[in-house]
Parts: sequence; C-alpha cells; structure tokens
Amino acid sequence: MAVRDTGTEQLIKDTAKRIFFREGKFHATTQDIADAAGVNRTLVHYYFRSRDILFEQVVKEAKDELHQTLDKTLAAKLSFKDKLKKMIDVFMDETMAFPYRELFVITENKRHDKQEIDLIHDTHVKPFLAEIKTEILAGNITTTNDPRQFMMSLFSLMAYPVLAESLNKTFLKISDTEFPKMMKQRRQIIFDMLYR
Amino acid sequence: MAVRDTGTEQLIKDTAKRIFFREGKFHATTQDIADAAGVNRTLVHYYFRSRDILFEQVVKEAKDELHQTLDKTLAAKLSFKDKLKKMIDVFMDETMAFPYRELFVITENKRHDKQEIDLIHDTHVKPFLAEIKTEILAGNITTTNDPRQFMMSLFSLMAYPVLAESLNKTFLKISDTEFPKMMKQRRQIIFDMLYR
DNA sequence: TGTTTGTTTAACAATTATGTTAAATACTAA
DNA sequence: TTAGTATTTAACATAATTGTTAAACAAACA
Repeated sequence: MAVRDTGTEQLIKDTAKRIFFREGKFHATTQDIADAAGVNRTLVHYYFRSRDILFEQVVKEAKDELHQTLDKTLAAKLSFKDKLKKMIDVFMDETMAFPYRELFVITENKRHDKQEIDLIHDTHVKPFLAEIKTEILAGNITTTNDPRQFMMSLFSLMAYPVLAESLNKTFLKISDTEFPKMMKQRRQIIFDMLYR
Repeated sequence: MAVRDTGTEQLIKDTAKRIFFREGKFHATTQDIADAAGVNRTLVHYYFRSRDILFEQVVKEAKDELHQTLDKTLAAKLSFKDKLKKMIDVFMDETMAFPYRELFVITENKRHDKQEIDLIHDTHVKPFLAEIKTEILAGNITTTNDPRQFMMSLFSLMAYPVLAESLNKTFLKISDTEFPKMMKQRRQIIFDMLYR
C-alpha cells in the first residue's frame, strides 16, 4: 500500500482550524478552506469525503487540545498560586493563538457528550474547585465564596478581551502594536485581581 | 395612501433579533426567521426585499440600542461608584436578554464606520476613561493603573459568563435554575472585584 | 358593499454549496 | 524508468437558499 505522507491532509486540517478558530469565519465553505490551503477543492473531498467529516475532526482535535491544556494546568503539581499563574499564562497564549476556539465549542457544537464531560468534571474541574474553596477559606480569595464564580471570572478575564479584540481596539483606541503588549501586561493584572 | 400597521414588519425584525442575538443562530435563513415569526417566507421579502437588508436593519438597531445603553450609563450624572453599579446592572440585564449581540457586532460586522466610532469614543468612552483615571489616582481602583485595562475587565466579567452559559453549565455543573441566580449574585461580585 | 391593504400560496429562475466521478498531470520512490 | 500515489482539471448531479412574480384569500375600513 505504502501511502506517501505529503502532509497535505494535515495542512487542510490546520488551515480549517486557522479559519474557524483564529479568524472566526464560522461559515467558511470547502472552497474557502481549499483556497486558503492553496489546494484544489476536490482534494478536500478526497481526504475528508464531506465538509461535516472535516468539521467533526477539526472540532474533535480542538477539544482534545483543550483537554490537554486542562491537564497541563489544572492537574499540575504546583501550589495554588503557581498553578493559577501557569493557567493564566497557558490559557492566554492559547486564546491569543485561537481566539474563537472556545466560542466555537459553545455556539456550534450544541450536542455535548455527557460521559466525556463528566470525566473532565471529575478528574479536572472538581478537584480544582475544591482547591479554590480551600483558598477562599484561607482568606487568599476575597472576591467571592463560590468557587464556580471564581472560575467564571478567571476565564472571562482571559478570554473576552482577546475575543473582543476588534471592539476593544476601535472603542478604546488601542493600536495594533499596543494590543499584544496589553495582553502581556494583562496576565499580572488578572492574577492580582483574583488572588490575595 | 393610508398604510395599515399590523405590527408584522416589527414582529419579523424582533424575531430576527431574537434568533441572532438571543439564540446565537448566526446563519439562520429567511425561512428560519419566517417560521419563528409564524409568517410566510414571502412576507419577509415583501417587507425587506432581501435578507441582507433585513440583516442590516437589525444590526443597525442593535447598534443604536447599544449606544442608548452607553448614554444611560456612561453619561449618567452620578458618582463614579453609583455609575459603576448602574452600568453593571444595566449591561447584565441586556447581556442576559441578548447574549450574542455584542459578539455579533464583533464577528459579523467587520467594517466599522470610523466617524460613528470616533463620536462614541469622544462623547462616551473618553470622559469615562478620565473618570477611571481619577479613581485610580484616588486609590479606589487598585487592580491596574490603565483605565483601558479596567474597562476590558469590566466588560469581560459581565459578558463572558452569559455568553459561555452552556459551557459553564456543563463543566461547572450549574443547573438551569441556579444559573440566573448566580448571574444576579455576580453583579455584587463584579463590583467588589473592581472597586475599592 | 366594495376597495384597499395584508398575507398566503404556488410556481419559478438564479445562485451557491456540496458531493461525485473520470481523466489528465505531477511527483517520487523503488 | 516506471509504477503508484498525489493533485488538478473538468464536468456533472443534487440540494439549499435566495429572490421574484402572479394570483388567491382574508380582514379592515370607508
């Protein structure tokens, strides 16, 4: 059989990811994706047979990547303080690379896999919520006594500014060169807002 | 001419708004909108001629509503503290009613009207940024010394949790009845995080 | 009651996106 | 060099969406 790997299949997938998750073009067509990848539209069908299948694969990989990120951070063997710092660093990096990825999962992927979510909740989220509770009781977190509110705040502060980049730039008059700098500074700001 | 007003034109517009801005169905068809409004698809074309025109009108009205909200809040003759409280109240109410409205403006409406934005910036945003600066210097805001970072945080904390409702519900195991309660509580949490 | 306006029905044209197929080229490894 | 794989080209079928038109029906109003 000896299937030669030219990397084109991966190129198409990566291009789709870029279009969906970085550029936020939710309704990009197979033609759009083929053009952006610099290949013929037929090739997209040759590798993936249908747009839905390509879509599914891309979303599946995006989910897996998010889970890996949760692994890298929530389950890290670090003090809460360091873990929080690391989370902010890692998630901000990923959010800047793919601003629309989380949003995509929210809006496009309506049907959730109950079992998968329960697994994530039990292995990642639940223990972290418990850690937050401990920190609240220790007086290191003063903004709320509900760990879930804490997590919502954390993710809001990381995700939304990047998501609303164009809105922020125009209304707050932030320049193209300034924006990434502010997102860098933001990491410390978020930490200070949430801890201590 | 004596044009009878049955309110159907408005009904169609309101339905479109609901579908786009509340339900987040970005690519709803004219048929979807007609069905949701309980009218014939032809009628949508009868009133608006094309999907684009309906779309434009709806987006324009959404923008106007946002501007009015800015008027009600940013330009209110209140102390900074009360103004902040009012902003959180008003924006949270609106975000809960139309979670995807801001997002829609971000992702769908790529081309911005430079003049319009400058007007908003000068009359609403700029003076408020100055107010924030004063509060920072007075020591009432400790999280950042950049008013723009403050505003980004404020809007993040208000908008994102509602936007990511389904994600929050599933991963943080928040029930349908609990969620609105938590969004109510959130107003105080946001205020405490940002001020004093 | 008859006319106007609002709304529906049906039929159709045009466009766009998806998906399939067959054949022609290009490339690469044995 | 040649066989097999990768990719392109072209042509086509199908489906979905948009948009138009004409006629029928319903309701209000004068």
